[in-house]
Amino acid sequence: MARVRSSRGEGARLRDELLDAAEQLLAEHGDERDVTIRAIVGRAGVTPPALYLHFPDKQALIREVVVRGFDDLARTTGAAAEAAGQAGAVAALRAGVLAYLGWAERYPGRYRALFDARRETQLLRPDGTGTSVAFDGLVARIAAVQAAGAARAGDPERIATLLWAAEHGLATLRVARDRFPWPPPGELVDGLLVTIVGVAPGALPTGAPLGGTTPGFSSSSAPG
Amino acid sequence: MARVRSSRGEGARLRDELLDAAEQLLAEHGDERDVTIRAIVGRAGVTPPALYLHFPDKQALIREVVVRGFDDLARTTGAAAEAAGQAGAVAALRAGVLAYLGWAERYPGRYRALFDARRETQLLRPDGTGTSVAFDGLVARIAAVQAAGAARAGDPERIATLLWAAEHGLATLRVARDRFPWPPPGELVDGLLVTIVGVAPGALPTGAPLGGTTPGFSSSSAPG
DNA sequence: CCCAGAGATGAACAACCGATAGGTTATCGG
DNA sequence: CCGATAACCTATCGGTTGTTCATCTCTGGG
Repeated sequence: MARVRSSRGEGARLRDELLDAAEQLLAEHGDERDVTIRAIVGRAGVTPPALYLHFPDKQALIREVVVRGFDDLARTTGAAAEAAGQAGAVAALRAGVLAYLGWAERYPGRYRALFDARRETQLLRPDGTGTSVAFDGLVARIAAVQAAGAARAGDPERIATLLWAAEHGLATLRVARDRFPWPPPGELVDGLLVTIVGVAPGALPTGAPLGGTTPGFSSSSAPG
Repeated sequence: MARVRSSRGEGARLRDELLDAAEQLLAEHGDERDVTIRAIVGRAGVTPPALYLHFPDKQALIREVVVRGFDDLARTTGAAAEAAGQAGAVAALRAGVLAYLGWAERYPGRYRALFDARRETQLLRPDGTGTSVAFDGLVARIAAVQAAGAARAGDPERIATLLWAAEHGLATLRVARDRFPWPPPGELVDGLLVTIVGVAPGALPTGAPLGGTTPGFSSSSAPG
């Protein structure tokens, strides 16, 4: 890994390169355990001590990678929802959820790291209140669907909580149980929108039916 | 950890004790990484080589612990559903889901281990077909609710998939995001039954309202 | 041209991991 | 009571982890 030494005053450039390297490793391997100091610095073309010029310890670096991940996820889902917004509130909500699942499937390792328990400090946004832009966005999109009269009534925040849990469950289970005969993401999301949010099936962009005849449904291990 | 040496022919007793020790460690610490060979044998009151008399390597032991965990989870939820079955199909379904969430909250480390991705071989039941008793049980309970006319129609397996994902999401998020103002489990489960399964709110054992006025709902990080 | 200092390194530390070779102790049939 | 052997231990191996100390190298301002 040939690397040109940073010129004077640009030592901080390595900092970003290390974060990029860690992010890539996390994205490639599915396991945070494989993101080791030596793997990070090796990819960045540097030796271990150089890392400690920019981070007090590994934990600090990982934490920053996780923060980056949250930003990327929120930005991705928000952009998808906004892009689809012209087709209506339902399409926007649907696009956001679909983008969420897509991100989690594209970067399983990163997604896992974001929601790993036993993470020392819980991630709270730096604005102090502890409010999540992403969650609030989801609430707003649900409220918009309700306001458009395209879904049944109900507390948007409560519904957002259930929807979030469901999409998180799908996001993690789809990679952890890849032998389970999962329906296509689009159908799953449609199912969530119809069942949890109470969108009328006809109001979906696809006009997809629910509980249709999807054959071959029985396998793998363990719910109750 | 004083331990009496097993008498002749009862050497296999240690095998169970090691499994118990590993299970306890997994239950106490939230992390599979803390369940080390030395920690296991230390708790069992023996030294590392003794473990290799009963397991070829660590992986084999952990796998067996995971299988045990699946059995325990399935048995717990099944028993809860059956016990509540006298109060009707809805009560049975509700009790099963609630027991699922309860188990996951009581043993976060074990639950995490069960659904950990990057587990070498996917857990398939030894009966060959790959069918999960637990998932089939959930499907059956949903079908029973539908047959009783207490829920809207729809493919039970599709609905079970969504419900499973949602309860898995809640199970993991509730421990990973303990600063999030989660509503009580009972209300969450009621929400799932009403929204996903389509149970009429009045048909719930609690007769709980949905989308009620649960105040103080806004915080923490990251859905989309 | 030179040298202060930013940028990065070589080598090693202690701690821990899973696993093994070979020896020790207690048991129980005969 | 003896000796075969099941049950278990002592000691250690090779490897990996995060981290640090002392040192080197290159850059650029004066």
